[in-house]
Formats: sequence, C-alpha cells, structure tokens
Amino acid sequence: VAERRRARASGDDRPLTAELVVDASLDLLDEVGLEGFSMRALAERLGTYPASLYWHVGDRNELLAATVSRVLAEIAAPPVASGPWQEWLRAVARSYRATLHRHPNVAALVASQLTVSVLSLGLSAAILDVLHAAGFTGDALNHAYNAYVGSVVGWVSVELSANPNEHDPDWQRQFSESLTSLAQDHYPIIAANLDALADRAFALRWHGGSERPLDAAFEAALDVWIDGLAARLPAP
Amino acid sequence: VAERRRARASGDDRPLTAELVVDASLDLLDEVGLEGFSMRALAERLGTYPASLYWHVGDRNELLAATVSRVLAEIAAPPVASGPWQEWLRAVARSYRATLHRHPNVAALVASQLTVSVLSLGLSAAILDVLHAAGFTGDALNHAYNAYVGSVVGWVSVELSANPNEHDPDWQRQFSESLTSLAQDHYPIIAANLDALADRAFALRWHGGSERPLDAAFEAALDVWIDGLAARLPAP
DNA sequence: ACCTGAACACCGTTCAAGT
DNA sequence: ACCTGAACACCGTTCAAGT
Repeated sequence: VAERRRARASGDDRPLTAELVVDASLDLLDEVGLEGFSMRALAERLGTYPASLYWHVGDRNELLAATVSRVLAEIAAPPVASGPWQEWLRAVARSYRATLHRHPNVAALVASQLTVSVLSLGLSAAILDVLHAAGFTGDALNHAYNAYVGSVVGWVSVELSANPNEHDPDWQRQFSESLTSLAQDHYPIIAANLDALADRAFALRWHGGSERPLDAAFEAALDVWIDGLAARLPAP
Repeated sequence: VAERRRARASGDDRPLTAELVVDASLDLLDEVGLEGFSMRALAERLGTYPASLYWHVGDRNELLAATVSRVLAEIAAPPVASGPWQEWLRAVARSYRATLHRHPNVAALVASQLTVSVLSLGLSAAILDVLHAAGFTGDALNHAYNAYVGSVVGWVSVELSANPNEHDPDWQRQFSESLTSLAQDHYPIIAANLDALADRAFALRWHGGSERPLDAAFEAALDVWIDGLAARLPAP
C-alpha cells in the first residue's frame, strides 16, 4: 500500500491516463506473456489499484485489444505511390513481421482479434489502394486483400507460436530423437530431408519462432503469395 | 458433492480415462469457448473433482494441447497417390477448414500451438510426400510445406477470430456506420467497393468467421497459394 | 473526474488422506 | 492405481466511499 505510493512517487507523479496504461500493458505483455499478464500485476507496476485501471481502459479484453492496436500502429508502410505493387506488398509484410517479432507475445492475440479494426483503417485502406491500382476491383479486390492479409497475419502467428517446453533440454532431445526414429521407420521423405525439416518445419520443430525465426521460409512464402496474386490479376 | 455422484451415476459409471476427459474438454470448449473453459467446470461436468483430472491428463495446458490434437485428428486426407498434387492440397485444406469450422473455438489455440506436433505426424508426412512428388526437395520442400501449412492454418485462424460485441445490434450499427462515413470522407477506394468489403474484409467486418464464413474468399486464397507454389516449382 | 479499499465469486494446482 | 476434500495463492470485476 505505502510501497505502492512510493513506487509511483519514485517515477514522476503524472496522473494515470489510458495511454500510460496501454504502454505499461505492452511492457508487461512483452515481459511475462499472456500467461503471466494480470490486471493486478499491471496495477502494481503502475503504482495504483486494479480498480483504477477500469476507469481508464475498461476491462481486460478491451485493454488487450487496445494493446494489440498499439503494436500494430508501429507498422511502417512506404508511401502508396512508390514502385510496383509487388514490392510495396512485400515491404508491408516484412514490416508487419518485424513489428510482431519485436512483440512476439501479442502474435497470438492479433489473429484472434482480426474481426474488427485492430489494424488501423489507414493501413487497410493503403493495402486496398495498392491492390486496386494493380487491377483488382469488387469481389476480386476483397479476395486479394483477404488472401494477402490473412496469409501474412496468419503465417506470422503460426511462426511465433511458442513451445512451453522450449527450454527443457531433456524434452528437446527426446522430441528430436523420437522424430528421427519415427521418420526412419515410417516416413522416408521426412528422413531423407531431415536436415531441412527438423526444428524448421511447422509441427516438426521444438523451438518457437521467437527463438528461431524462419526468415528464409517467410521470404519464400512471400513469393508464393505475390506470385499467386499476380496469377489472379484480371487481364488488363 | 452428493449431486456429483448422482450426476456421474446417472450416466454409465465408467471409470475416468484420459480419453473421456479430452472428449468432455472438447465438448466444453465448443459450448463455452476458451473464456469459459475451466478445470473446475470440466470436473463438474464429469462428476468428479478437479484434482482427479490432473491424474489423467496433466495440467490445463497439456489438456488443451491434447484437445487440439483430438480435433486435428478429424481431418480427412485423401490417399496420397490420388490425382494431381494441386487437387490433393486443395482437398486437405478444405478438410482442415471444415474441421475447424466444426470447432471454431479451437482455431485460436491451433495457431498458437503449432510449434510441436499437435498436427499428426502422419498428416505432415503426407503433405511432404505430395510436395516431394510434385518436385520439391531440401530447403525448397521445407519452404513449400511451411508456406502451405502456415497459410492454411493461419488464414483459417484469422477467419475464425471472434468479435465479443458480435451480438450487440447497437455496436454493429455504430461500427458499420462509422466505417461508411470514414470511407466516404477519407478512403475513396473503400467507399467505391463498400458492398464487397463491409463485413467481408478482415478488420472491416463485425461478424466472426463462425457466424459469417468466408467461403468464396477461402477458395480464392487457395488459388493464390496453389498458383504461387506452382510458380516456385523447380524446372523438371 | 478520478482513486481507494474492500468485497464477491471465481480460478489452477498441490497434497495429505483415503480406498 | 485412482479419487477425495481441503487448502493455498492467486484471479477479474464491482461498488460504496473517499477526494
């Protein structure tokens, strides 16, 4: 109680605002993950009481949505006019991925909240502008946009999925050994490509994407998406 | 307490097994979502005590992982030899999506747990076999597999993201009206394609994918992925 | 308008004790 | 081997009361 006031006084004594709460929320999420994230821990870190948070940012779900929005606001998009549409979409996808790698614990939240606008409307509009300039309209525009956004956001969420046993060396050894022996006994294609697949292919890895980023695989996926979109471009 | 014994006796009085717990866990998840899912509620539904669950399935995280695995075991894959690789990959992707639409609340869990093998190793091996037969090897095989799996799993998770305010008519009206007016004032491309985009494009919709499935958009995305993979196939 | 302090109705997990 | 009952250390959220 008294310690809280001290903690708060030791920083500067600004009054609480929604912005400060969201900032602290992101810090806490980065440090302890969704697992360890609680309104009470956040209040303590801010030197206030849990109930104070509710006045500024609503309940836990609203706060998490605001925190996701804050992260996605960090995405840097080049000006819409610059260069061919393929390169613009590549640049935005890379910027999105870099932003999420800076805050890996929010990746799981983004995918589950992309119904409504946690992505800024400006960014959605820019993507739609670029696709429209490339030649997509109407339903084709909607489908190209959903294919691009869903693929990029979804793929990065899958990449950044975490493994709770990641840092247990026994678990790692056991998983990799059983993968090797199962492959040798039953799955010859996996066995023949084990170096390329083990700890690198989705569902066959034991490190999460934050510990072991899949840079080359992302660039390859980006090629797939862009080439696939180009193939669906209506004839001019 | 006595009610619990009654509840349990009213069904047949089979002893608890891990399988029964996972089955009940999936039922509970389907009914109340991750939000409402608790070890205590699950125990009550099974007519036991929370501590009993720990003996059979470990802690909450292990149980959720097992539940996800159970769902993904429902995926039906055609025999590997049948037809061209493009159609096989389409069929598996559709089966994956159909399975998740039967259990929309697990979609958020899949993406966040795809580090290790919640997907059955057999399914991963089948996908790798088909891509290998199509002509991918080594790193190219890994990249094609990750592009395909990451896109399909990720896209469907994004599609199935839920909106907590989905059933609040006031919220819906307000969201759709503000989208319309913002588009008219600042985003002409969105305004010109509003019918195709409103409540259909990611981040511009107010219904989740469970209420409003995006069938046509998924088929279009599937075309993008398959065409993009074909474009990256090494020359034979 | 903003914050405090306490309270309510929950959680996940552990553990000694039972059978 | 499996289950019970109780306990521990937490949660999110509400609300009357303060300033």
